[in-house]
Amino acid sequence: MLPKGPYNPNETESKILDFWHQNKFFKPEFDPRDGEVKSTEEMKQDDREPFAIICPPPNAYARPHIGNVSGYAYQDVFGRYARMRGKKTLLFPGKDHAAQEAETIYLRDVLAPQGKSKADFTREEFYAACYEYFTGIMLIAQADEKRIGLSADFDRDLFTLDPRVFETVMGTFIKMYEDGMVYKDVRIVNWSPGMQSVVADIDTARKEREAELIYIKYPLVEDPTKFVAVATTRPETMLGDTAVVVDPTDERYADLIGKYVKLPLTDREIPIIANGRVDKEFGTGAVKLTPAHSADDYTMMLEWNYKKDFNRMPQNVQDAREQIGAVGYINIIWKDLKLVGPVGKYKGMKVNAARAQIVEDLRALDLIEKTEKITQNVVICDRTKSVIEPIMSSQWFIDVDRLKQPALEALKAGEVTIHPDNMSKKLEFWLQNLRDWPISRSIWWGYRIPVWYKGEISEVVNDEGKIVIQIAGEDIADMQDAVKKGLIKVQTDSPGEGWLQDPDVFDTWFSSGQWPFATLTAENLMDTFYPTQIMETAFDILELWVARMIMLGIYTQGKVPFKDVYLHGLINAPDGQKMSKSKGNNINIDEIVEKYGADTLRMLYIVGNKAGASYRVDFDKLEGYRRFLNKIWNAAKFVEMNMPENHDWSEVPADLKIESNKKLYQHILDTHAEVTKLMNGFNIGIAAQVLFENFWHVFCDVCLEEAKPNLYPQKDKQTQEVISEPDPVAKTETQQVLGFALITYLKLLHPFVPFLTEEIWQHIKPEQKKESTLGYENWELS
RNA sequence: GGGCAGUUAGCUCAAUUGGUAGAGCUCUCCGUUUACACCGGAGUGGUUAUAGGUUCGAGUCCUAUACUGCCCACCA
Repeated sequence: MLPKGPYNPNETESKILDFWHQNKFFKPEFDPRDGEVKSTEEMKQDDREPFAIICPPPNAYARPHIGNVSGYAYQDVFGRYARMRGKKTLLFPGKDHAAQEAETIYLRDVLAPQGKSKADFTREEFYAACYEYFTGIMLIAQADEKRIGLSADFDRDLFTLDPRVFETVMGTFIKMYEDGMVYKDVRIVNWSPGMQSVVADIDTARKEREAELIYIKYPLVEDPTKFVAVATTRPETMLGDTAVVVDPTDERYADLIGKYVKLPLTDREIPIIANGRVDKEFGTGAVKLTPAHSADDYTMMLEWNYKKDFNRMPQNVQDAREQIGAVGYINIIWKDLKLVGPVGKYKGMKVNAARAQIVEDLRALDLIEKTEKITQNVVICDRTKSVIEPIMSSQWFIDVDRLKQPALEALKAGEVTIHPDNMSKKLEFWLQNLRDWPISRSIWWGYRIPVWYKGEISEVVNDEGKIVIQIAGEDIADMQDAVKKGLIKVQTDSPGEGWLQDPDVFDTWFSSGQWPFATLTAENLMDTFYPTQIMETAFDILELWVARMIMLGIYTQGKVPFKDVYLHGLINAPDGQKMSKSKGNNINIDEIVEKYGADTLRMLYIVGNKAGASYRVDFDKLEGYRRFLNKIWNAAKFVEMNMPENHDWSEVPADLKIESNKKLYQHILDTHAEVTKLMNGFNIGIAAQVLFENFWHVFCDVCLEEAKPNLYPQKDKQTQEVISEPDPVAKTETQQVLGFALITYLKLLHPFVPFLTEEIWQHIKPEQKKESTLGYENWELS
């Protein structure tokens, strides 16, 4: 019998959690047909259809807030639905080491308060300390995942740095190396002085700041009394200029394209070239080109050298290109923010000091036309907020051409479907514009790049401003050169005495991008579960993560890693702002779960929300869903108390005579059909809403009221005299339909509110279903 | 600058793909106390941001405009 009183989610949910996990219901090895946990081999052999979701691994560095865990509710709905439809279901949980961000947080929040830094550790000690610290956080995260009801196989919870993942991640890199897709090259990178590391474009942000725009006159070589003026906020970088750029259609400069100017303060002459990116309206319409210290300039250099769009260029530009040839770069700022290379007397000066000196020297030469104040967008490091210094540096890169084309084709061929579908355009656009992937990170927390050097590797800037790599003191021209000379080997283990491993680690997305097959490989489940069915994650990492999983999945396995991608929106704080620790509007799971229960929180995540749309925490809604749970609880009590002794709950009604019963029966059929259709179409927010409406306002408000006269005597309100007795035949039929309706509703509701429905099921389930969970009851009606 | 969303009741949001604009909360009135620390019934409240267009029919499709948000980007 269901207990009296209102529903108490907190007590019930912890009890149900124990019941689920102790019985190992969420392992695919659990076979509901005989209630036993089989061996993995037996599971692989059985004829149930496989269904797998690889759960997005949360970052190891911080406890997730209620926004972060919303995805688990969706993954769980898909997983439970699959189980009820007879599939052997695996929800694979994991945790991500989040290389760069995690290391930053560890240094800032753990070591710095103790007055320590990386310098106090060896690399191995530091790694071990991180591992221990993050393991603690990961256990809390796992508890939160369980608490929300995620029906994952937690015995398999896997960390991205687990030794069983190692081979997979390294193997992919080595395969790429053998396929000629890995290269070490010099190119412009975002140097973060705060991180003392190269950071990816995605880890940068922009900030407005006041700057002084300085107009510098560059004398023409053919007539030093004439000048081309350029406007810049960074005059010190002029020492690294290799050209002046103008718009190819700018009439003011048409005659000058192809001619040379004398670069002041140096003895160099640099050409005037053209590129459509230059804005005629800004400054003087002529730009100094410093490819080593400006990403824009670097791009323009490449475009000039590769003659991008030259068939559309005016003839004089094409002629100039033939005459001038390619332009190069000169790196004049180094990682310590001091000047290097061919900078004459400024060598060794700090950037700021050099800037002041150069402006002063230019003034002395009367080469400054004017200055003006402007606001500019400066690139900053997203994590440390320090201003990014673009420099040339040698980095490991992955050539993405061979990764992105198959991914684009798979998208086009419909091998992957994105929900909502408009996001696939975003993904396509991103893939098309993808540039080579810099994968090295100069940190310790992560997978160390499996490249070995025969001796010390270093990077220096020579007198021409070129980056030179040296291994064991020997200059290296390129990768092939180093391999040929026997100075580099790519393998996981040390080639022997005297070999030194590359100090950098992989970008965290390099390992998490392999997550669908890394997880399944670690558990030896590839044959059964790859490719998986659904990837459910937040829309904001569509490019960062989903795109990379698709590319790497196709590259290593020859198949897309999942068929459908469901993207949920972000959940914001009640004020509509993004939740973040720094704003102090973070909400932990406990705060909600203790008061309202996990089922209620799941309803908030799901009901009425559509894929890709963000929404906010709304306490009124939470209160509404809490009442809904109580409504279900009471409706179940009502049905149960009106059932005969030993009622057979698996009975399906037939040959109904009473009009109200026919109506209720039809209502159940309709609701089942509608919800099933919505679930299959990934409209789970609407499915949940339909259930909410139908259960409360049709089943409870109408059908149960209409059933009452068939169940017990009706009394006159005033006199309390019995005015009608129920017909015994009608009563039996009504009981039959009500029982069927309740069971069906419990099943339909179960993916959304698993705790409550399970609790009710445990009280009313038939004798022969002992020890069973509602989670494996057949979704279909008969 | 480019791309992608969004703009619907006082508030927060839906509308199952072109077919009578809905829910929750709020507010008003009535009723219930043998499922409901509450529940039920009725009601107030919307020219669906604006202006055009396509269509028998538009919140939904097209064009433009105005705001809001996110992403990308190169204004030195």
